[in-house]
Amino acid sequence: MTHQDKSLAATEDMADTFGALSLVMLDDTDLRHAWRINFLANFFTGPVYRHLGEKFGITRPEFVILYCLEHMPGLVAQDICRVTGQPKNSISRAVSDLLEKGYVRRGTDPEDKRAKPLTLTEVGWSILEHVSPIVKARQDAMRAALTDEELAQFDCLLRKMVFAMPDWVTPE
Amino acid sequence: MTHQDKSLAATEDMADTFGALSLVMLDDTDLRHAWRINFLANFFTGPVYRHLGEKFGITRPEFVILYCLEHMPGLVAQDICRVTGQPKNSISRAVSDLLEKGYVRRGTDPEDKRAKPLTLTEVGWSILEHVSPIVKARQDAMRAALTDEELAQFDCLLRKMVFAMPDWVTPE
DNA sequence: GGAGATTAGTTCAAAATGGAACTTTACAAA
DNA sequence: TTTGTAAAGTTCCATTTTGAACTAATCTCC
Repeated sequence: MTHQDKSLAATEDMADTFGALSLVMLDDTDLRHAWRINFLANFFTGPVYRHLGEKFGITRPEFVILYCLEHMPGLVAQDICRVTGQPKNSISRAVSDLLEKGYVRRGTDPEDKRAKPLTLTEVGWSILEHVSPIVKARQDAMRAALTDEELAQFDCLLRKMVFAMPDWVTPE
Repeated sequence: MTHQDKSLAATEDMADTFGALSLVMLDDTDLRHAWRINFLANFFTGPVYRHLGEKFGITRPEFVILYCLEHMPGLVAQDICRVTGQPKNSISRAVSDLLEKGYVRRGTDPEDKRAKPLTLTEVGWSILEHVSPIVKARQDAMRAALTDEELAQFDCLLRKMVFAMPDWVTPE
């Protein structure tokens, strides 16, 4: 199949899956870059979090918290608010749910009695071992169309864009 | 300022704005690509839609519908569901709100009496002329860190990724 | 022509989300 | 030392979102 044939097939697949409108929104609008990023984000997260909910009873905020704690034990709820942009009570409620489910434990901070450092429990680690591979597999599927070299380029450009966000994002 | 100094400054800005956790989640995890895409999407859309809500009384679904109709008049609600992944009643309600606000009008399809083609009214065009530049400006800010050449590369890679989505996204 | 499955859109009610107000704690300035 | 402001987290309640059930219309198969 020639390169042109592949391109045509991809376009037809897009129209079949998402409708003819998708071709316009993703290719022919001034907002096509923002649209593509949101399009990817929406169709990546929607189904995977729905699946996690059905299979493990884990909500999106809960997974996000568990995954953050895997990589930085001792976080407080506010740290997670800052990195997700979610309101305090959403994170507070999800933390309460995770405590109740036994996936996290809450400590105290001798230097700041307001802060409540969180860590994963054994059960928390265990559920993550089951859940993370599903999200990783989906990320792998998302990246599959790019060669290793293209992915390295994409990584570099995306990182550059993200690390410039303090220039245009004002935290609440 | 050397390249290394700039990189360090960007890292410090990220930690200041989003917390130290952001550096880990965006650079040192297996899910960093998915995380970055969602991070960009969340911090792009959250504030801009909040701003549109406050200034114009337009919700996110409403803007999405208006913007789609600008580019493809005559769409039906189901077309918008497919390209956004949103449930039917969310789009149905937003369409009702837009009808009530006078931003869209609803037609009939002689070939399918169930379908209700939508078009923008004069007022709809007008509100978009005010709203779109705000979203565009935010997209420009988001892209500002990339040179024209880098943006062309990013465009190409992002498009390749998005147009392969039918390989791993199953519509509902 | 009729029956059954599917689609387009609407409505309802339950679930989820988020703004605001609250308590407790910390910190800075006078 | 006191006061005022701000931060960390919790709770409440209004609003938003979404799954499910519904109606009307279409399409396919027998």
